[in-house]
Amino acid sequence: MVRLPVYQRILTELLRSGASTVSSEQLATLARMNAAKVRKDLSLLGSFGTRGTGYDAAFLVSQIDRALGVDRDWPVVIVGIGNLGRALVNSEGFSSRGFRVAGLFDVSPAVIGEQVGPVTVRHLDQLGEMARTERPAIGVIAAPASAAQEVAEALVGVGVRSILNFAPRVLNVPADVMLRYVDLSIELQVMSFYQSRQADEVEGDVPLMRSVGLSPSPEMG
Amino acid sequence: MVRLPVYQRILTELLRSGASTVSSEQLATLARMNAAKVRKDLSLLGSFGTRGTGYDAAFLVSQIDRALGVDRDWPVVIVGIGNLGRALVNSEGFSSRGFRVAGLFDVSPAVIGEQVGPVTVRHLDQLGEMARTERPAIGVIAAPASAAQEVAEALVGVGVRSILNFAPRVLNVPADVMLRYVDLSIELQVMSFYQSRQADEVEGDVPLMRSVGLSPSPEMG
DNA sequence: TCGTGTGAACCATTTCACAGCT
DNA sequence: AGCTGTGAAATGGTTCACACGA
Repeated sequence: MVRLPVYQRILTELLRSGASTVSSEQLATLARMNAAKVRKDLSLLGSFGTRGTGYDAAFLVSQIDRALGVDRDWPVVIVGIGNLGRALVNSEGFSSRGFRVAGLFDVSPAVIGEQVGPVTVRHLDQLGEMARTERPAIGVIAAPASAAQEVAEALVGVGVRSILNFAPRVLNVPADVMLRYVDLSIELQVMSFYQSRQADEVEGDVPLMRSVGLSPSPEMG
Repeated sequence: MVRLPVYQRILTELLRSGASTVSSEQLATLARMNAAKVRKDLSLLGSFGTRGTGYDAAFLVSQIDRALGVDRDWPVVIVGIGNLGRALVNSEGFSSRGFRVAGLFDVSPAVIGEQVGPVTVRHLDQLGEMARTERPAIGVIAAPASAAQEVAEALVGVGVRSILNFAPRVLNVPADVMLRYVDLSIELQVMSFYQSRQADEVEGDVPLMRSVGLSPSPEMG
């Protein structure tokens, strides 16, 4: 379920601020959604709420981790070590929660050999060699759009079955490879779409939408 | 509608490769979705398909631009000029399609005064001054999580009504401010969720999901 | 009494299927 | 003949409302 990471983020913050128990109502408010929806979502994981009290926040986090498969080890390789690649390596959630930066690749001599975060950048040609021992599960494309297809093929070639593509380019991969796109300009366009709508509204009209919560991407298949 | 940017990306690539006309079936295949859905979506913009032929790709792009409000000028400010902020400034879609990087802000003396892309980085304190003349529509938070709330308040304070937050932190803003989160670790978690599911499947079972298309974020309100 | 868990009602979106235009 | 545009059916997801346990 696509909303679990959202709950988890909120739970983590609640724990940090000292809460130990949490109600569906609180969660719903923070995620800007309906309490019944939260309860439905959480009940799919099992019934660990206590009636009259709420949920044990720490336990809930561990259950969501399990459901997300984040209690396993997920070696991640990142291809393209420019500003974006570096930002990803350093980003908090990327090297935690089961995800492990197992390899960094590029083709530019200027960055090969450089130490970025905990890992040394290698040439893309060495991907196959690395994959034989590490079996990376997830590949991240942070390369320029013009190289993205080629990188995707290299990843698929070494057995990567999940690809997260940051390059603004539609990619072709076999149907059994999971492919998700993160596109920063799409996010901007979505914002401008809703903001135009607001601007176009006649005064007194009910707004189409005022805000959205923590929003992960949906499946679109 | 949240799928329009997806069509647009595909149309742009089709145009680049010389196509001038496109059918709902082609679009659907490339977006990994159903042709009827594509036609429904496009028919909401008006009826510019030609029966027996398909859609004029270039005209469709212009219509989608209009619907997305991308034919207007959207001044964007980015706060936090680390690797992520730089990646955003340089990213293709960010400084095109109506979006204009109108200001870059940070608090670190190390980067203030530096020229990044077309703009010079200023101190966050100067945001208000800049906002009086430029009226930025969209604010992007690329600052560390610990500063995110403060930055959000600064943005709201100068009249920004749409915020795109890259920091892994739940933010508090007035209800009439549109807030979207982009969280790279959430994307990873979604992938690991589906990949765990695949791994857990009994052999011969029908897969829960094989792949997803270009997936922008949904509204979650 | 408070808050979960869940059938049932409700609403939105997706898909089907086909009439109608080119 | 090919492909759009769109009612109508099917599906999936959300919200309501309330019984039940703490």
